[in-house]
Amino acid sequence: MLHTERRDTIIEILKTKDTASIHELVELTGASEATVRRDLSKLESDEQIKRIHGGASLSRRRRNEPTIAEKSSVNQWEKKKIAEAAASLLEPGECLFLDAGTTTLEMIPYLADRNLVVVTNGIPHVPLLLEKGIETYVIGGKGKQGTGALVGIKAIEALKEFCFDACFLGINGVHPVHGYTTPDPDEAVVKRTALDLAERSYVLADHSKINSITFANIGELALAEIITSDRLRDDERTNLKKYTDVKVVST
Amino acid sequence: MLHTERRDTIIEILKTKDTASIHELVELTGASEATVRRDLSKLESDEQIKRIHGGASLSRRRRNEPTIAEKSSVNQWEKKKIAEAAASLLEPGECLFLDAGTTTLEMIPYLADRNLVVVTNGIPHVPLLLEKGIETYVIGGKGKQGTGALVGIKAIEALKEFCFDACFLGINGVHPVHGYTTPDPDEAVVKRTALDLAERSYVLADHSKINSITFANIGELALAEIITSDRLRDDERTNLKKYTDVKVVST
DNA sequence: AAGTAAATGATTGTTTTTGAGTAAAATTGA
DNA sequence: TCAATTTTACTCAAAAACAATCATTTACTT
Repeated sequence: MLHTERRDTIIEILKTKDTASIHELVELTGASEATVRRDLSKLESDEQIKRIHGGASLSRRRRNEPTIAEKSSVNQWEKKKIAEAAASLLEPGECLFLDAGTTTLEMIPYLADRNLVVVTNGIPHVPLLLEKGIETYVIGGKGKQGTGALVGIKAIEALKEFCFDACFLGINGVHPVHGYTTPDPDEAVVKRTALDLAERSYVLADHSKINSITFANIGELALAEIITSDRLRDDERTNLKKYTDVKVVST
Repeated sequence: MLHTERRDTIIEILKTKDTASIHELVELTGASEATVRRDLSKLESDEQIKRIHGGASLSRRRRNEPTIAEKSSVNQWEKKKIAEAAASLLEPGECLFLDAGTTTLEMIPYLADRNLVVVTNGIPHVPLLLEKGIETYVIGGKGKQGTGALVGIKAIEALKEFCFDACFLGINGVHPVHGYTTPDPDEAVVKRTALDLAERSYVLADHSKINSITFANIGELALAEIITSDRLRDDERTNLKKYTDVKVVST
């Protein structure tokens, strides 16, 4: 047995049992005690497992990973509900702008078979849109590492050649005084341009974005309707409604 | 057994098993241990697999993207060599157009850290380019299902705002009389436009494309230099050379 | 057809991995 | 606390795997 295979086996065993004794691992891998020990040392220094006297267990980091995944899937759930609500605001045959970002990505499943035309600046969005059979246009521009968004002067120019019935933006900061903000100035300009080109504008923001401020300003709250969830505190909700329309989605 | 065949076989084996020992590979390929070792070294330096003591496993990158790996598995080795040769034709700091398609996709690893500027109409290319830290521009246009290429009048217009030192096209048909052809008329126009905008133009075509004809015409052979492999028969090679420059890559 | 280049398989010495043995350290139970 | 037991870390020799070299075969060129 290859040593990598053996180490994978050990990880698999630990995944099912959480802990295992040296003796068990010797039996299950068919290797000698010394070899298993060496493997455990290696795996521990790689932070894959934690050695304990007489055996090994999954490392805290590794064991916490599913917990983190669950936690983000809670956030994911909120985003999904917001995305679903946003998509429901569209009439058949409309033309919309879909901003780059993970929240707008979640809208895609709800856009299929509705005769919509989608324009986007998010590279990761395109394969999903095409897969769903949605008519998709991509604005041009410079690709930005990390988010895969298209930005820059070319993007702005290309964007200006469209008109939209609706525009859906992902936003990092929503604040009564500082308005909508996002960390990247290049992306901010694109978002603002899209806002101006659309008949109706919507900002998708889970509760963690409300009342936070990031670097680059896009514009005041009144420019768009905010779609958020009922995980937002009541007083914050009431406060926001002084400035613009707010749609609250129940999770 | 041809050595390229044998290497493809090794890849296939690893695709099903994920890891394999030297002895297994010796049995399954019928080659000697020394030869298998040499193959593994080669495949590792090409970043196709990862060698481990006693055998080999699929490289991490490849395991994460099975769809692309499978898609490009037809004549994959040949395409890779053609792509490598194509990339070697670039000087530092040049600006190039990278056409959509699987062959041009293979060029990306060879473009990193060379201060190049890449303009592309291939959506699948963008994440890879950004990942390698390459300055990347995307032309706009309508997304096409299947290939993920950007086409249409918007694409043409956006394209015309650039000038290229070099342009690399994937092509489906290369024929002395009918010239370069591709199945989709929309893509054909984009390719032709790119050809006209570039100082130097290259067509990447594995041997299966030579002397075949598909639906939409792009232009005559003289418009670009052809990069193909030594799997092309000698007489076909000689014939092609009557019409344009041909670079033959050894596999 | 002769010569050249490439690929292969066998052989060599070197490195890595492994398993066993042993002394030190940790754990357990009285 | 102390002794008995278990677990661990370390060393060493054997085995497996490796890289490098060389002779042979195969394929290509002129």
